[in-house]
Amino acid sequence: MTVATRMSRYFLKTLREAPAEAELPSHRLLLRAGLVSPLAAGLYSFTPLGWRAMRKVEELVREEMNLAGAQELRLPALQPLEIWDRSGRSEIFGGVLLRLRDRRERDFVLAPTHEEAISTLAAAQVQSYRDLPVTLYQFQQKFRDEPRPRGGLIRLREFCMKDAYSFDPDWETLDESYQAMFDAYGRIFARAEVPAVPVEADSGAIGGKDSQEFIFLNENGEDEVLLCSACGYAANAEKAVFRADPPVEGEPAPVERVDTPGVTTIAALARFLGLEERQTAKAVFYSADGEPVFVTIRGDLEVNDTKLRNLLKAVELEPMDDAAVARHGLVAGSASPVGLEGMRVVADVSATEAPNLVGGANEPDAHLLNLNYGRDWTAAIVDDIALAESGHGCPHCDGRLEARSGMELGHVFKLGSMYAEAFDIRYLDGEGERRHAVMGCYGIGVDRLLAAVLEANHDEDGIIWPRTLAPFDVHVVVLGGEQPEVAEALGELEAALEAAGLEALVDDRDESPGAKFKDADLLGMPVRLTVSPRALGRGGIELRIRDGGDNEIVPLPEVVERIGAGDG
RNA sequence: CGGGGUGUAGCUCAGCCAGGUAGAGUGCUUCGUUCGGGACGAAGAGGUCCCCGGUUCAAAUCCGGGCACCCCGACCA
Repeated sequence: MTVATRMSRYFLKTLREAPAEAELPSHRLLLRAGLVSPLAAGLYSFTPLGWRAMRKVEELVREEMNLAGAQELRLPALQPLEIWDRSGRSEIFGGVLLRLRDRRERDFVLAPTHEEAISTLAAAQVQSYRDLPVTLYQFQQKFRDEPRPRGGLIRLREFCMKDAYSFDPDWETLDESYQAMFDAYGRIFARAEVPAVPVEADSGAIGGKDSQEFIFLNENGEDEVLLCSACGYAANAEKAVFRADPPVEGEPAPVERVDTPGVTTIAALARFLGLEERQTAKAVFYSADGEPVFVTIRGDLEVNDTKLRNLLKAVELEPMDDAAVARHGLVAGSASPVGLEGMRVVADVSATEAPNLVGGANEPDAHLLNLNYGRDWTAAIVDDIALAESGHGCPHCDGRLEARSGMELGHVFKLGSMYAEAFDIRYLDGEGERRHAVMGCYGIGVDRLLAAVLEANHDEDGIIWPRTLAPFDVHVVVLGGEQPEVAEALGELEAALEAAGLEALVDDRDESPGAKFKDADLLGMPVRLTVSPRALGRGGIELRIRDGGDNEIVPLPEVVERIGAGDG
């Protein structure tokens, strides 16, 4: 049985103005509607109303996980550092991993994710092919020592994640488990009324192969994705491939040195020589886990740090600092791999396929014309390390890519057997052969999803909750509550709502009508019912749909039916 | 970790440049009037002016150091 919640007794404060620190719409609404309250950077308390909203989001995700055949369980947030050393990720996560010690000086972490814990569990339980496939999930607080928490619930240091892990006997059945999760994610975001698109993604520190992110396209997002409107290609900028402009063709010509006084940038070089930027070779210096790396790429393109990092299998990749540049005798602004010794050279394919590029002479104020790969310079590694940008050609069709910012709400990927090997998750197959399980993992940030729901569903007056996620089904505004006929009607209304299983927030406060209506708009329940002498005089209860309906008088006995009919 | 900004009442902010009794709006309490889109009047409560140190007869204000929060970047399953 539900009991109507009285606002006069409810632990809730709305704010007329949002605190100055909030800039994003979701952040402002969370604070103004009193759903959360800050404790420290990246840490928020949820009020009863905010917690109801979180529970609704969680329940929606739980429903779809269960429908997809996943089984809910619970793993510890506090974990021994040992399992992180075992997977090698204590190093990969680095400073993001929150470490602590117990009273016996043993090392622990507050887990940022749960592959290690689930793998330990699976290793103990999975024995036979009859135990597979299985998909397990949980809702759990994750802890990350983020360098910069931001945007309210967008990037937190402690947050709730739904993380699921699938265990399959082989890659073929993993495809099915993966697809089931992928489909469930599509339904979750559709029901949450958040338009999220799947894009190809980098699998990052967690490792693995195929990986897709569900991105909510939103200008406040911190991820960049590239989209092709012609064929539907969509990828995270970290991962995106593209069709570069073709090189300027020509027969290899002899190398020629030219004086280029004061020319240190690609733009200036092209202008100085009257060439296009794609006729130049750009040099970029990196330090990969301390090792110097010389990177060269065609002048009109930029280096994709993520692709480079993955290619080098580096944990830490950063631009080489000035001291190291000098130490290695590099001439910034006039560097090229010609005659370079003492460090690894990595080249983007663009620089190796184009003939007669202009590159640095490795001395100030001079460049070399007509450099050709193989003849004048070589590289230890040649691969695609170019960054896709708006306007580049789509890799799959004649279209052009468009860059958009977005928020990563969910991530699904095929891990393979790396954790199964590290934690020894093996099963006996039908032929009596012992084999490693093949894993997938699937995450959704619940707090961030809540923020996205608000980003996607609000107007200038406040929140417009999707029906499935509204903390309450109905917001009842009581005016003139001290009058007997109003009190009587309210009692009947509450009884009817309760009998129908509808949860109601009843504004019985001693406030002016205007203040109550403003708060109702701000809090944003899908249906507002006004019980007042005026409405009763017109024959019933006033009904208003939050998402843009007109006011309408509905006879009291019909109210529940009207709400159930699903207006709005 | 680099760059920028902000710390004064629960919230939004003024006061700081030019040192001298700590302010406004809103919110909160009480009383009265009001009662359909953040009503009106009156009275009231509410402050470590982020912290520490310095200069000065005197510091919210000037100087030095620190901390916190926000934004951009770096970083980030």
